[in-house]
Amino acid sequence: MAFRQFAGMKTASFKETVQLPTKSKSATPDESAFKQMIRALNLKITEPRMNILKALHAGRSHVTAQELFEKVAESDPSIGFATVYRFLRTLADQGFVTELRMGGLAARYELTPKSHHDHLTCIRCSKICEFENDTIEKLQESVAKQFGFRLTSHVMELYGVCTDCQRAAN
Amino acid sequence: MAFRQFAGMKTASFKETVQLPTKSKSATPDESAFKQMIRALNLKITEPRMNILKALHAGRSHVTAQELFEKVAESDPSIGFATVYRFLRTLADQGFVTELRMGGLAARYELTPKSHHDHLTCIRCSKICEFENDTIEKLQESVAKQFGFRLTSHVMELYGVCTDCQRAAN
DNA sequence: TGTTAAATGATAATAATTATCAAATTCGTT
DNA sequence: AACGAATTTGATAATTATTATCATTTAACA
Repeated sequence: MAFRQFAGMKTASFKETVQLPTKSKSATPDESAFKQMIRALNLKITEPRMNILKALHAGRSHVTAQELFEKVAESDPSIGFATVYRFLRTLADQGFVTELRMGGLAARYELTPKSHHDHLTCIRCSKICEFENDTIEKLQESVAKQFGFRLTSHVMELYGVCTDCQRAAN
Repeated sequence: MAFRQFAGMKTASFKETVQLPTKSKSATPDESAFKQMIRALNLKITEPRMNILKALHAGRSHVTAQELFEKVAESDPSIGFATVYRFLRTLADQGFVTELRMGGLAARYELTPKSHHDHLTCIRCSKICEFENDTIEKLQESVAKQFGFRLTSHVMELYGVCTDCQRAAN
């Protein structure tokens, strides 16, 4: 087993033992939304869970569990990666988070976007491009109609080799 | 590409060498096609590789590497699973075999079908319709090109409610 | 047939993820 | 505010899939 969970653990100088009476962390607009999300899952609102959601929201999209763990660990070195995996799984199962699987590599996660988009993934370096294509969407509708279906959702993932990796292969 | 040749060869004549009546394995029409496939990969024609292709062709589709290994082992107990994994990877990389990844489970493999199709699934009754839409395929290529990608594969699954289930809902 | 590079298979290693479980935490109730 | 049951956490072990290593075997061709 490869334990990379300490990779991002630089000597974090701020493990705040003394906390100002007034919570230093001002409630961002998101904070209550995150709480709602956790409540909707019938789970208790805990600091690790809030931190995970904040990191998911603030950080770059399409993170791996490991990357997310490291991000959270920056501000809360006591976080355990099992907690990250566990919570991501729950979030993904209920659709709050979308899980992207690419080849045999680590899964990547994003807060399920309200506006739909699809993905184009490099099978070499895992780079992910998001795109929207209305024509394809309309054609999907059209296909569904041909079969008498009322379309409710779809999954479209394109895989290929990006420019850089094509160049690297030569 | 090379695979198209293979796919269209089911009726092609095959070259016979020496046929030993004692040998249980009679050269099937596929046998020479498999050899061509291996040659197309610039690999040596070996018994393990032939056995793997035969098992892939004969057995049920969408097998895992482990299942395929077990299948081959029935007739050749000396097969090593590393060989199965290795050859499957090569075949998949070159598109002779299609690799399906579902969730975090073991990958499943099938000889790449000659005619590509996608799926339209009813979320109520799980009815699955297969369809082909060249325009969508072309648009996918176009999207990939816009991002500088060379497209290698895609997953497109549409979900909806079929006619029957729509009617049943009223 | 002999030579040589490639292929094989046993096994170890790697990597992602999940299971276990004692200690800590949440939150409704006092 | 403190209590206590139930949940959650985090350290770590375990599991699972897949890949790397390497001595031995084998295919292909001169």
